[in-house]
Amino acid sequence: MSDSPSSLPDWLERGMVDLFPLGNRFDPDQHLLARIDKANDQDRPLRIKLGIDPTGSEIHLGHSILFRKLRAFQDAGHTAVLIIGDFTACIGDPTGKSNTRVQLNKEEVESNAQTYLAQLGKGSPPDRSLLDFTTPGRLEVHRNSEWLKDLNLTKIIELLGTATVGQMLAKEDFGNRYSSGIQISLHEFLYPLLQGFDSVAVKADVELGGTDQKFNVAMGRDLQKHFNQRPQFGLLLPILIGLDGEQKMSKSLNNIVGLDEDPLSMYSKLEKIPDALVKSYLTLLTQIDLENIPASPREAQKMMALAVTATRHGLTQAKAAQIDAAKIVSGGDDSLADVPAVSLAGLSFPSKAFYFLSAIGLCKSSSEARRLIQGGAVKLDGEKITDPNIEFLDSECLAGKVVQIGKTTFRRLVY
RNA sequence: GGGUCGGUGCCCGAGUGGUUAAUGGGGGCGGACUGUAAAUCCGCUGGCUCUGCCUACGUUGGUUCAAAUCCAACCCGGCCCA
Repeated sequence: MSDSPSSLPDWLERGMVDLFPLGNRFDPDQHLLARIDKANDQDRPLRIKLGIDPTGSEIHLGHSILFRKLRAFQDAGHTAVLIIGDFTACIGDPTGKSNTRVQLNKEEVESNAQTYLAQLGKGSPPDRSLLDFTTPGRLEVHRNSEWLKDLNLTKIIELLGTATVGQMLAKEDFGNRYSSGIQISLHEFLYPLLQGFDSVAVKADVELGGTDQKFNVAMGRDLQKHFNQRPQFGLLLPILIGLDGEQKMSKSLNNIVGLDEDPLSMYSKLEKIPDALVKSYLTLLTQIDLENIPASPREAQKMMALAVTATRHGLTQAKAAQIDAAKIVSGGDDSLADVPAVSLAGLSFPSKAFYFLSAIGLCKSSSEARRLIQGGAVKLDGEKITDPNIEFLDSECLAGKVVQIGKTTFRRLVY
């Protein structure tokens, strides 16, 4: 950390790709540090906005970059304002989409929202959760339907009047779609405006977002000015590249590490990551000093996998996962320390191999289970199963054993 | 609203009456190899307690012994015109 007056503290700067505006260090409208100083003088925490659209049910490491930064603000004494975009989710953020997004219904959105909150650590102590849900004054959770559902047409027209078609088409996604003849529905133009209006509604001082959110965050500034508020700062963080090493981490691209994954599968996925990503994962997902990255690429992968797994599961469990992963790779038949259990309850016996694998949810379908068995991917207590029709007469034959599917999926069968 | 072209499996894209669960490529998964990987090679890639039975080529109906393939209406999209 430099002591030059305008340099940002490390907790704020780490991983950051853009902060705007970035002008006069002593103007609270031009420089975030001035805004922070002023807030401290007035003994008032800053309000840090982060909006999430509850369009999926699983939070992954890519999302967690933003939440980690939000948490850093919380730990520095500021207020995290988490906005669940229950209303906007029904429009669909056009950002990064090449097609109009499907609209979700209210029930799906609310159930996704609950799942999100649980994954962020609602109900867990602050040291084990992604966000601090317990310290008073550190977190507000809002749904944007609170202020959006009752907007009347007059207000909506006022919002629409603040932006122009030219501005909208200047936004990359819209521009691309427009010029390549892909339809843009009019309601999609409302999305950036409504996201911007969220900033007005919560009086945000800072909005966090991925780099793809710059347009929407800037829209928030415009609207705050329009409604005579002090405009927010935009703090943008990178989009995490997924396990494939090429595309952004995204469930639909099947390249994610989910926050709720067990230590072993988390570690196993992470230690396989392309070498080029190791540094960015360490930067964005841990606090580790980047000077300490081992020179050997393999060692660097392991170190990163251990560190990232530890942020979620603690160092002890992460180390156990590392040891287990090494055993798996070496093919040794030592028993693994921590194998997630899966229940045999509900199976009917006699039970053929392909049937129970799909019935307990380890394979997507019984056909897939057959294929995997025939492909030599399935082991029971280290012994390869080759016949999908092999029968197990009762749960005694299975209970306590460890099923392995492929190289990294292990489950202990229990009653 | 008019004209025109088109809607095939996760994606792209063949197929224009008959062993077609549907060529090929991408992606994904599994196996071998390896620094776990990547590259390469091989296999798999609709569902079902499966020697068989279902469901599939925008939707619905029709013609036929037989349709993704022919006909009709409808729905959706691109382009041109208004």
